[in-house]
Amino acid sequence: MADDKKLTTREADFSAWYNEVVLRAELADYSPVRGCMVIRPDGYGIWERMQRALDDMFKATGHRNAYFPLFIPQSFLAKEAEHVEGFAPETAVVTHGGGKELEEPLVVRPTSETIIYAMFAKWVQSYRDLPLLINQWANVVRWEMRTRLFLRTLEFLWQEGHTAHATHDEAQEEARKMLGVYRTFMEGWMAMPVITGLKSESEKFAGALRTYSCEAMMQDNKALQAGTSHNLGQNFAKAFELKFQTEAGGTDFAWNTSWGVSTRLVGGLVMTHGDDKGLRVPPMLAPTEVVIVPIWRKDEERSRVLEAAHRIRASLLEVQRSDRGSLRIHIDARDSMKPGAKYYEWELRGVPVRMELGPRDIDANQAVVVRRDTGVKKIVSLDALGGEITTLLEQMQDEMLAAARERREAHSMRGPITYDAFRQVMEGAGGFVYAGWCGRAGCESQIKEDTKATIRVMPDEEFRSPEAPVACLMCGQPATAEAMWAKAY
RNA sequence: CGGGACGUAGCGCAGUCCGGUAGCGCACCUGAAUGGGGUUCAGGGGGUCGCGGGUUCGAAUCCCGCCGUCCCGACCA
Repeated sequence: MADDKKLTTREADFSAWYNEVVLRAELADYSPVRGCMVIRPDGYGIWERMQRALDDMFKATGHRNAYFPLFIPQSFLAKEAEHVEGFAPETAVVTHGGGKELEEPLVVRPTSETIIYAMFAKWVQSYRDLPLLINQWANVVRWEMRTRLFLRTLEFLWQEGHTAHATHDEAQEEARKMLGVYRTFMEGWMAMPVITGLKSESEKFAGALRTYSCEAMMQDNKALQAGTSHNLGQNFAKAFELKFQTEAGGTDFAWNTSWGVSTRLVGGLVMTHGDDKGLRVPPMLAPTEVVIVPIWRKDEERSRVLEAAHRIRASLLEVQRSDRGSLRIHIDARDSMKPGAKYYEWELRGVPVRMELGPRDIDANQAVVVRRDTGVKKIVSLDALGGEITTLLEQMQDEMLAAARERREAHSMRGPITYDAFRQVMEGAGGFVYAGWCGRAGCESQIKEDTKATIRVMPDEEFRSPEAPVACLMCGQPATAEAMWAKAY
């Protein structure tokens, strides 16, 4: 029955829609282990492209990849007081090995600060060894109570950068720089606009001096923390004796930063760009940018059309694109499906451009080119195909970002707002609300209790309102900062 | 850990109230026709009804216990 094939609409039930898209587009599946997710080839293909792009950006900023152990002695976590308090409740702990009870339990890493800075302490002697710029691609485990595909799973894949510097300012600059790298990636590759800024004390990373974050708005108007970057100060250096000899001859503790993004980004991509037909993948991240659907009735047409399709693909592969490599094109030559069924499938999977190619097109030296984001069809001469398609892909990349940004701004509120009005917003459609904050944790927690909204960030200057808020949203006392409030994932 | 719902074929479900030996749609296999937006027809394969116990001539159905999953809260990338 045709109706069974339709997706749940986003408007009706965003969560159900999200789960259905992830499962039906074959990005991921539930595993036999509760809370753990299996990432299927289609989902991993997107993650792989994300990885490659990020890794190139890390290399370009001087970072090198390394790998550290999965197991962390329990005592390591305990060395930094706030850190253990933050992470201990959600760790998985190995108590037995080789059939015997271990003398000291091993924690499966929830994050690797402790084990990495223990090693840094061995590697750093002098200021000449600094800065030390390391990145690790790894899996981590956090024993969450409730899980959600890609967004919150017990085990997840991520990268975690860890650096050591000689001065506070240098570490601070690093933390800010990597936040910028994340923003460039999220906006430039994912077409997902973000608000950057500083986390409040209560929301910052356990053990950090300051936490910065990229916050994106999903289509249900909730915020997704898409990436974080921490200035760890000397907290971990002191805990792990990460000391170095200064240029002046004395000794000092190093200054650390850490920063990470995870497979959560794949979920963010789905929730930013998906529509009622399924996924929409921005061209930069699409494992397949163009799918050619050949159309035929008879056998002689079939061979003629397929031959043309291969010829077109070969010519498109020749097209030079300065920084994007050659076009990624797939020909869907399956005999078992009608063209219409193929269209629906590729739309569900989010391939940016579909090319329909039938005998009539070939006779007319043309193809029908359809964009996934807007659904607009265009008849293109085969002679102009290379230029048309590369231009179209670039245009789609830009327009998807612009559309997402426009959507976010349409659901953002600035300027004076009463607490009652704020509560109504949060109980209703939600969105990002920029308002004053007195800086006290009491007001922050009260608002969270009332509305479930939290301070996502104190926005960086470019995101701040033209008129700085004068009063705290909650208590009305003078505001010390502008805070961006939203419900979050 | 509190509140709610559910567990029947690979997936989605009906059947449970009122007990009689398991069914529908999709998917899958075979054949034929079809083919520019989810093809049609015919035939076919596949289930110890979550697990354990009890009641009964007889249990998917009633009773007891356990396990698991999902959703809503508290916690979090």
